[in-house]
Amino acid sequence: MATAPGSEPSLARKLRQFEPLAPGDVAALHRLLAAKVQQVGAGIPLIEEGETPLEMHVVLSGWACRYRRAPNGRRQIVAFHLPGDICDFSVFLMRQMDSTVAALSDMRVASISRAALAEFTQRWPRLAQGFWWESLCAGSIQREWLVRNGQRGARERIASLICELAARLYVVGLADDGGFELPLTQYDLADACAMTPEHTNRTLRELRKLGVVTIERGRVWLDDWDALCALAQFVPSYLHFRQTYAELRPPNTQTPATLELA
Amino acid sequence: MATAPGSEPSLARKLRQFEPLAPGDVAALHRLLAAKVQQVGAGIPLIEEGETPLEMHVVLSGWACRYRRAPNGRRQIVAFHLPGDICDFSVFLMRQMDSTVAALSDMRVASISRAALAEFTQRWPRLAQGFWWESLCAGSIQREWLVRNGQRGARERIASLICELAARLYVVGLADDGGFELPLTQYDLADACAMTPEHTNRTLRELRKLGVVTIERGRVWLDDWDALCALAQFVPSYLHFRQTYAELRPPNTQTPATLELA
DNA sequence: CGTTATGTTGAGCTCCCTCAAGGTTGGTGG
DNA sequence: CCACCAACCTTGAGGGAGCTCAACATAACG
Repeated sequence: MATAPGSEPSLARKLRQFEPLAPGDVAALHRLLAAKVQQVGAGIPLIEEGETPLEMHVVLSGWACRYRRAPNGRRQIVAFHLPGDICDFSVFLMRQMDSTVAALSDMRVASISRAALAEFTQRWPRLAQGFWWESLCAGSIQREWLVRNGQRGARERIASLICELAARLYVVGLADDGGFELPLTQYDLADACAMTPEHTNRTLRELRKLGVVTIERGRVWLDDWDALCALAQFVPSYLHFRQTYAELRPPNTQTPATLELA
Repeated sequence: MATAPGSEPSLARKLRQFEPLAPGDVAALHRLLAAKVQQVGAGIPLIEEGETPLEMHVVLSGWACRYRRAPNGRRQIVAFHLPGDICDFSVFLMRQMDSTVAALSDMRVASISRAALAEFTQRWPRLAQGFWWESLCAGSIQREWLVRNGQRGARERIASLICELAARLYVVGLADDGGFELPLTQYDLADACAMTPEHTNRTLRELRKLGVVTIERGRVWLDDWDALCALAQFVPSYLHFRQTYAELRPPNTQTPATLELA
């Protein structure tokens, strides 16, 4: 699906949210990502908790999730890794992974060794800065998840997670005003939103009845993006995208206000 | 209280959890932190959401918290910054802060400009690595907060937060087997644990009645560290300290198992 | 075409929230 | 030194959002 060989990697599209890239940058990035590409089947872990990380990963296509298990065995998904996402830049400073990253769908992943990364960041400081920016954004998203799960009800949690995913996928060209592919089960959504699968199910039904969004296994239909954002009280500034809200939104809708994001 | 002029900064003590420091490193760190020191009164913000960060901060003494407000006005504290903590290494890549950092007690804070930091990391790569490690640890703690608030009940949340604070303070010499200073109101605890102040109050009472911990404004007494850890199911590996569990614990207790942490 | 994962629905319960009062503490000024 | 005020803490009663447990339905998949 995404990132056919020869096309521009999702990561390049995303880094443009931080700063413009020269053709040389894009080509260098392409070479870095093309050096070692792995196919990973749905459900397969990329890195497991307790392991010593030997490679940094960049998602080329498909989704992964990062999770930790609570002492009682319950799983908390702490992040989704979408195409263009870097899983743990600076991971080499860790002796042991503190969480597990596993594929949610079949994916293509670029694996980058410590040495290759060191050489690359030396040679391409602007891209290295972009990597750090990406990692800051991931941290900001992590904080937003804490706010979301801590301070909001079930409907709002699901709705605002969907808004986030739509916005993140949109900048890499994997969402449009109709919706996007969603390789998640209701169990996955539940574990991300800290809810039970049963209550997640009922909440999804509610959102559909409200006419704002239809969430099925495999696909999200954004039935009414404005209403969804309003319900979710989605304030996308935490994503730190350079684009305006208008540009982030589905192209055929009008923007109430043009917010400059940082 | 902590970090009297001339003594070793808390940050140096903490970085030893990552790797040994040479005397030259410590001296350089000391100079970096001593260049510009601010006194900040309790309640005063260091950086506010939406601002453009001009300086990086390192806590020398006192506590700060980082928080974001939910759309409904509720506050979620997403991190506590204790002595030795770096508030946002790599913050200069951000155009706008996505959260507010405010002093919880009177504090002393080192402010480091972009230029000073750039020069320092160039000159002292080992310490720069230590800074990155610190920032990774902060990310890991952030994830733990999500797991804690998402998957655990009120007693366990409070208990495991107290365990975390004890461990983090212990490595910088600000906690012993008796307990530690706690400059938090019950409202602060509530906003960190995503609970109401009322329920926090009742939970604190319960923990005291159980005889595991006494949490008052200003002070925590670790009445029974083993029982507290058991109740909290505290697994400190997410802190990525090099010390063993035995060394982290109050010195006069026996360790059931010696876990090598990473 | 069975088997396993996933989704759906219902009834009852509990943990935590809401709302509403007081009570206590510490600081400030008269 | 006392009166007062503003935080902060404490306690109670009632309600509700979301959990638990238990079926069953449906889809995915070999």
